[in-house]
Order: sequence, then structure tokens, then C-alpha cells
Amino acid sequence: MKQFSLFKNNEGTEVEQTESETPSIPHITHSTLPIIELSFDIEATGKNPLSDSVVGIALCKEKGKAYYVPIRHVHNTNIPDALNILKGVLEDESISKIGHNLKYDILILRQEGIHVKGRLYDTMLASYLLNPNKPDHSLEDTALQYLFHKKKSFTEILGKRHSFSEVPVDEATQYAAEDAELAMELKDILFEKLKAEGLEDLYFDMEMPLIYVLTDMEEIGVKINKERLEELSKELDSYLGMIESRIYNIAGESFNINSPQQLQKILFEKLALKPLKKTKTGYSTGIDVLEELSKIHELPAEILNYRTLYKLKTTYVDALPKLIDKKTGRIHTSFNQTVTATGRLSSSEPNLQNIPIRGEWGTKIREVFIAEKENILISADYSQIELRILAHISGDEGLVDAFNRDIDIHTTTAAELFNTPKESVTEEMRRIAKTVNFGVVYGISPFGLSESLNITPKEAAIYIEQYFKKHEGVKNYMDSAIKMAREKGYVKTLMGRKRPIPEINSHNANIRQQAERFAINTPIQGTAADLIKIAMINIWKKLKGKNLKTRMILQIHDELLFEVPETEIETAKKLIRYEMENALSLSVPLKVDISWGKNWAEAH
DNA sequence: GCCGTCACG
DNA sequence: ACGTACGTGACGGCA
Repeated sequence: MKQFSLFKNNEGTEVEQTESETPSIPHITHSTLPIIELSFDIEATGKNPLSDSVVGIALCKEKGKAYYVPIRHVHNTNIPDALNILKGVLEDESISKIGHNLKYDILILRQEGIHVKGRLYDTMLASYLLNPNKPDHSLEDTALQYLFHKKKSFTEILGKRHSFSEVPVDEATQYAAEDAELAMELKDILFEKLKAEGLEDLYFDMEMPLIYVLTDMEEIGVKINKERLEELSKELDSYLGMIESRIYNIAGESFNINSPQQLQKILFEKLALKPLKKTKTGYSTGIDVLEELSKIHELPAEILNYRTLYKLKTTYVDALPKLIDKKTGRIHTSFNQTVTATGRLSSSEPNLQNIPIRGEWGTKIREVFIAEKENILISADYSQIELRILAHISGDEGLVDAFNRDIDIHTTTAAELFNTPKESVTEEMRRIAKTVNFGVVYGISPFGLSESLNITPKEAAIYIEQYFKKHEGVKNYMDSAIKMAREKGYVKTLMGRKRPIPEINSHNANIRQQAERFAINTPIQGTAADLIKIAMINIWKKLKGKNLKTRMILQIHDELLFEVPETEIETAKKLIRYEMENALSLSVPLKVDISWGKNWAEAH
């Protein structure tokens, strides 16, 4: 009986078959052979780690020797006890695990009752930390870049088959064992580079422990009121129908409102409205243009209204129910740890970091995110985190002082911008100041500020000049960030996360200025990302250590959402606030706002 | 597969 | 004269 195959990759693709009488896997049994590092790669039926099952596992403990253990191949011999035998090894805390995108493998194994433990060497994360600008950190691309190895892609090996379980074991062995071995080889190279780049601590103290945190969050998921979503869908349908007929009436004909092309014809040809902005492909029908045009015609406002409701319906109300997991009855997002250039997480399938919050419909949609029976949701969000971080890293006296005295920062800025006492700051002045403060974090420019304030670039330039007059520290920070990018070719966050900025010396002024804004913004946004990651790890450890049933379920950049048993509310609030406010010690205090309720609308 | 648009921080 | 705020992901239309 074929038990497993030994795959040799060093000289071509020679494959050795090993045969034995009884199903056992002597080579990777911990008791017979001490292992300190093990590279592994799971093959599964599909790509959803929560609902698919394991087809096979590839293992590699040293270069040139990789094994494939078939578990659930159709029309082939499998090793039914393999998972149980491997459990001991995978759960052994003293054995380091090497892999590419370990969160995926850990999640799949959990569905099989295996709880991977120990130090994790994730080569995908290593690749990300070495260059977060890189759009593709797949094993395929990483092996090509660092090992000059052209690997077969998963789609290639799958061919016309529906699932990896239909791939014959021989072929699967070639493919999977190669993956495990590549990860093993990449580990040495990438982790050596991490060390050389000073990124080792960031990896082992932050990104590696975060794998376990995110795995838990994804597995737990969030509960959704499906019935309510179905009601909302019907409600939106009838609204959309009404708006649609009004639009056709005004336009004098029916057309596809969702087609920017057809809409342009109606607006700018038939109705002869002024096109205010161009896109690469034609005249813009974006929100800014339509808002402006709605002053002189009734159609643009209707279009905007239609677009808003259509967006909410298709992207949230109709999409979310389809993603409810059959097994858990909940929605499980993926938190992507290797996507953003700044160190933030991203969320996909579904994206739970962009759930509507504004307006009447924002509330209605957040109300469908609910807590389990006898639980509540707690939301904890950092107050003005990016401005506080700017205060810290720039050391700007005015900013540091304002936060230390717990003064309303936008009002303070308004008083400075308009040279007036705080008491006489109007709402309008505060609104402008708020926009300026946002702009500062983005790497402010007169044009950008003018666009979002609907003023001229000249007027915007005056605000900017006035701001820098009062905040020399901020100005100095910006200059030094740009200088750093020019001299080193990268910028860094407080925790040492790096982002290369190769465009900083571009001869194209637009590209160069954009690079300068990256240099200004990345240390701020990236440090905020570092900060909340530290808080998440510390909260997760404390919750575990105290055996609490409170669960962290979502991260939305500066906010954490928890599902909390009613009996733990006070304990959880205290713990969460403490860990978030003390994740880092800065020259300004960190402030966290906490609220709670039966659903996400109430908890915000 | 790209573009425009728009939801969020 | 040009085109510009920072970071994402998902949708429908269209080639």
C-alpha cells in the first residue's frame, strides 16, 4: 500500500515511493525523531478554510526531503489516521512551524480538531515586512523572487478538476511537497534578511503573535440578523423603484442608471449640463460633480440618491446573507495581514471594515450586526489616534500640550487658524479646522485641501501657512520624513516597520510629490496600525489568561469590536480600555471611547 | 480585467 | 501646463 511519497527536488524532479504494511508515518513521528523545525503545507478541497476539508498535508523537515500525506483523495489510497498522528507534532509547542500563509493552514487544521502551537515562521509575512509595497506575496511569486524558482501555480495543477481531492496522489505529491520545501528554503533566506533589516522584533513580537489573534477572530465571526436584512432588501427595492421612475421621467427616457456612459449622455448631451471634471474615459459623474450640478437641475440629486441606496443594497444588504456560514450561522471575514503598504490590516469576503455608519441607512445596516443571546457588543475606539501619534513623533509643542490638557483638538486648531479665542470658534470654523487636521496627516497640499473644503487653492494655502506658523514641529517632522525617504529610500514607523519610497527621487514632479505625501503619512498611519496590533495581542493574551468568554471579533483600524457575555461586561470594559490606552507609552495620553449595546449601531 | 464609483478608517 | 489629498475592497458596466 502506498503510504507516502518522498519528493526530491534538488536534481530535477525525482520521486521516491515508500511502501509499508501498516499505516504509520515513522519519518515525522516526534518520539522517534526530535524535530525543532517543520515546514508544512495543507491542501484543501477549496479556498474557504472554515468550510473545506483537508485533502493532504505536505511536510518538510530538511532541504531535499519532503513528504506528502494523502488524507482525502478520491479514487486513491489515503491514510486515515494520518491527521491524528500528525496532531502531536503540530500541537507540540517546542516545534517551530514554517509555512507560507500559516493563518490559512492553522484555520483548516482547527476544523479537524488540531490546534497548531509554537513559534511560527511565516514566509508570506516575512516577504511582506521586507517590502510592503509588493502587491503579490504568493508562494509562487516569493519563490521566484528569492529562489529564482518557477513554481507551478495552484490553478495549473487543478486544471479542469473541481477540487484538489481529484488530483491524483502522485501529482499532488509533486506539487504539495514542493510547496513545503520551498517554504523551508525561503525561511532561511527571508528571516536572515529580516534580521539584517532590523525587522526581526517586529515579526516575532507583533506579526507572528497576531496570526493567532486573527485566526481566532476569523473563526469566531460575527452574528447577523438575516431576517432583518431581507426586510431591508425589500424596503430598498421599493425605494429604488420609485426613484428609478422619477429619474426616467425627468430624463424623458429610460436608461441604465448604473452605466456611467449612458448617464453621461443624458446629463451632458441631452440635458446639456456642464461637465465639471474629466476621467480617463470621459466626463466624470462622481459625487462632487453631481452635488454641484444638483444646484441647477433636479436630476443629479435623484441620481445620487439612487446610487447611495443601490450601493447599500448590492454591497451590503443583499451580499451579506449569502456569506453566512452554514455551519456557524455567522459571517467570517478574512483579515489580510500582507496587503497594505502602511501596516494596516485589510478585510475581505466580506469586507467588514467598510460597513456603512453614516445616515439613516448606515444605522439600519449596523443594527443587523448583533450579539449572541445573553451577550452584548462592546466597541472600543481610539480617539484621534493619528493626530496623537503625529503629536508624539513630531514633538510639536502645541499639539502635545493640547492633548496633555485634553482639549478639543479641532477647536484649538480653529482658534489658531482664525486668530480668535476658543470661545468664539463657530461650528463652521471648527469644521474647516477638522479638515485641515485631516489634511496634515495626509501630507497636505493646497489643491487637496481646496477640493475637500470647496474653496480655492489660494484660500487653502493661507490656512496651511497659518497652520504651520503655529505648528513648526509638524512642519519640521514633514521635512525630516521627506529627508529620511531621500537619504535611506524608506520611512519607518515607531515600531520600526519600513516602507520603501522609491519614487521619492522621481523626475516626474507629480510622482515625486505623491512620494513625499507617502513619506509624511506612512509613519503616522503605520504607527497607528502598530499600536492597535499591540493592543490586540495584549487583550487576546489577557482574555485567554483569565479564561474569559469575551471574544474580539472585528478590527476596524482604530476600533475593536467585542462580543461579551452579560456577566463579563464590566471586567471586559476595564481590561479593553487598559490594554488599548497602555499599548504604547507616548508623550501624549491615548484615549479610548467605549460603548456597548445589543447591536453594532447601539454599540457605537 | 480595467474603470468609475463609493462604502469605511 | 499638468494633476494631486492617506489607506483599503466590492460592485456594475464594458471592452
